[in-house]
Amino acid sequence: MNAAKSPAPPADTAERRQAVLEQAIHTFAEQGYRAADVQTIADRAGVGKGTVYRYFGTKEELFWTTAFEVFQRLRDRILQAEQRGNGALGKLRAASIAYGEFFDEHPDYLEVFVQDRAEFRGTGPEEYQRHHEALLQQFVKIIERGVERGEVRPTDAHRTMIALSGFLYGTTVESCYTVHGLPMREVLEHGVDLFLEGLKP
Amino acid sequence: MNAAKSPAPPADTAERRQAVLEQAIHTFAEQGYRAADVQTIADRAGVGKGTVYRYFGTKEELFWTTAFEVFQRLRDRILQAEQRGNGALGKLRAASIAYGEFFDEHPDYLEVFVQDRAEFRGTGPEEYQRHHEALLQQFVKIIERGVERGEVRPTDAHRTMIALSGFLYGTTVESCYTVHGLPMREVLEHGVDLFLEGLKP
Amino acid sequence: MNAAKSPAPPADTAERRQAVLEQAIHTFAEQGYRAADVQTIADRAGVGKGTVYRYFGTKEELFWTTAFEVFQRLRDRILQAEQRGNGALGKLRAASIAYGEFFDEHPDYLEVFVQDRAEFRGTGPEEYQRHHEALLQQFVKIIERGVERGEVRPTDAHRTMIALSGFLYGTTVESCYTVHGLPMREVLEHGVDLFLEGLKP
Amino acid sequence: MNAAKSPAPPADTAERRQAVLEQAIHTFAEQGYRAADVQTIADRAGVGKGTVYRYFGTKEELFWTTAFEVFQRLRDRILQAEQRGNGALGKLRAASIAYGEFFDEHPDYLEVFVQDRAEFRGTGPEEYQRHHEALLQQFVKIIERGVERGEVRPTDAHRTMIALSGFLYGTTVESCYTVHGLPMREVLEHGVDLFLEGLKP
DNA sequence: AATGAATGAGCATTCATTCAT
DNA sequence: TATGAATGAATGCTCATTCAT
Repeated sequence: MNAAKSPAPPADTAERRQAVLEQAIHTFAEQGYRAADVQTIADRAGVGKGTVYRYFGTKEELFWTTAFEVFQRLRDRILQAEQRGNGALGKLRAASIAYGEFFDEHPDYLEVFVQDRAEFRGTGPEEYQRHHEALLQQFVKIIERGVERGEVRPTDAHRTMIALSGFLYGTTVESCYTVHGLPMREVLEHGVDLFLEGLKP
Repeated sequence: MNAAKSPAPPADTAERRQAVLEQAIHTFAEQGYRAADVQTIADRAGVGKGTVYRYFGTKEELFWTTAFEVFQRLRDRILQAEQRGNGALGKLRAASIAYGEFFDEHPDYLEVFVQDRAEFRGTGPEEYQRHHEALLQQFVKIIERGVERGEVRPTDAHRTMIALSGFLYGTTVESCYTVHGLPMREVLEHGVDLFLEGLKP
Repeated sequence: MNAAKSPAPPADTAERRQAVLEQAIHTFAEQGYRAADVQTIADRAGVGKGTVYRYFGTKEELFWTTAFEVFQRLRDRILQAEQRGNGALGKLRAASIAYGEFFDEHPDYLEVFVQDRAEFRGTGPEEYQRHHEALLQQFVKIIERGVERGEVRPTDAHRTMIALSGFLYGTTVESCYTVHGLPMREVLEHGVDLFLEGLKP
Repeated sequence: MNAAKSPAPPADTAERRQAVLEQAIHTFAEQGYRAADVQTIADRAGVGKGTVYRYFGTKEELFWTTAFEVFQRLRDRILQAEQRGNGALGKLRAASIAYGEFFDEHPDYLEVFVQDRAEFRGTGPEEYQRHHEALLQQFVKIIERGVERGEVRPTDAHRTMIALSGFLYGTTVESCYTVHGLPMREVLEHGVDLFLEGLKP
């Protein structure tokens, strides 16, 4: 019976590919895009270096695939949370908390985003950029609908979303500088409530 | 009178040092920390490569010095703005706008911060970290005083400051992803007003 | 029924083998022995890379087979011409002209010879060398017979043949350096006449 | 007196450069352009690999410099011989014999020419090509003057020179295929006499 | 003190060859 | 028998750092 012949050799192509991707996330996060050695990724994934190149073409393409993979995981998590939230504000709040939880669980993923920004500044395959923009728009619409329904104070939804997105990203990314031992979830929860309530008394 | 501040040879030691630092900012911003070649920095500054090493020890130390220099310039700008602001909210608002203006004027400086985060994750000389923390604390106190005076809704000042700081940083850093042709100043102005007023109607 | 000799899959074994050989000639000529990628040859021939190795063992053996194939085509052409020539001098002249025409028609073949010399310096399977030597000897005998019959001035036939062969090869190979737009046929015709008549007045 | 401080460490820049060049000739000749490892050349020359790249930029430029160096040595040798020859025919004969002697003494040099042809087909820096052409022209003029003076049978001097040049090159290059233990000098001497006298009785 | 030549560890990428299917 | 995925040794080139002048 040829059942599952794992786990030692990563068996079939899809599994190998996935193993490389997973180790690429980890290695790029740990060492940075430039410093990461493709050989290290190959070794950790248990494949030959040639296989990495066969699957992904170049180190750069490997990185972009990696970054996109991580983006999709984040997007899935956020959208699930958004659907469970009630009303525009409830959805924004839920998504923000999910954002925090996601990076609490996967600190490596955050570093991949950081590397992407540092190395490629928003360059990168157009497809990746389109998905990024699309996600933002989805939330812009939630805010717009919230304004229509009177759940949200009249505001420029796009700029507001940029501010919220910037807050989530920046707070998470900067967390390494401040030694509050708090999970991102709590920090973002506090922050998003500020966004909702305002600082004014 | 030290004669004409010749453009050709950077004359005295302090000037040479400054020239290197200025070109280091530009080069690290342009190419990233890893990709930047110390030779390029030396050439642009009009000094020998050995001189760069004599002054700064290693590429890493050069980078930290660079990053700290940029930090100080930002801090100066922010603190000046803060002093001109009235009340806790006025000060936060003024500082935020100054933050935006600063990076509108010096896009290179932003990239230095991004590289610092990507490459060193808040590692780096303790002194640098202390200054960073100190600046944050200065604003934490402004908020605390604002709360005491009733200008600010009761809140955890530290977490609030983390949120505001994250918002400023993240929005600025992410601006390369969204093709709004807006100056950071405007984007941050809108965002900080949100922080003050809140999204709720 | 071997149906239509489809262009798509090279049908039977002999055809496949021939297709590989033909593309090997072209590819080695185009890119050089070292730079040529066996994958390219396989792709161009429409077969799998494994098939190339199954048929030819190693890249080196493939090259030798290729080089020998080309040698045989040249030999056939030369010998046909020789048979049509009259007398020793007529035969040498006809063979020389055929040599030029051959490479005018097949510039790729010349490059295969060049690669062979550059990479293997007359190393290579003994069989190949024997055939090469045999062809030379055939013409040596023609000269010797010419001498006997008084058609040719008394001379060391072997050295003479080396000189003629060298002239043909060298002139053809060097043609890439001189931008005379002349076909090899003409250049060699002029040269061989020189050989026959001499430069002296 | 700091006299010659050689021979162990190649001392000054010019000497190092020369050492690299000499080993490049040897290594390219021995292993071929593609197969030669720059590290090997560096090791043999007793310098670091970086030094080779500092001096010559790329492997390709190193090769061209090497090839041009060898060309110049050959040219010097040929021109010296030519000057000692009497009359057009005497000059051609002397130059041809010098050509043979040159490669008898420096078999490596021949391989460099072979590699140049195989790898670059007359491509390469224009300067190199111009020098090559100029040398040919010098001999074309000798033939033309010979014709004017009646020392040489009326002939197309350019084509004739192409034939002679091809003969010299081809015979030398092909010598590896024929196991005559003869020095090139003798082979070429015989051949050039043929050129002068002709095969016809 | 200032310089820049020299160095060699490091790394992305290629490709001949193998072998399981 | 034909295939092409997997492999890893090989190699051109870079660049941080040192040190003799």
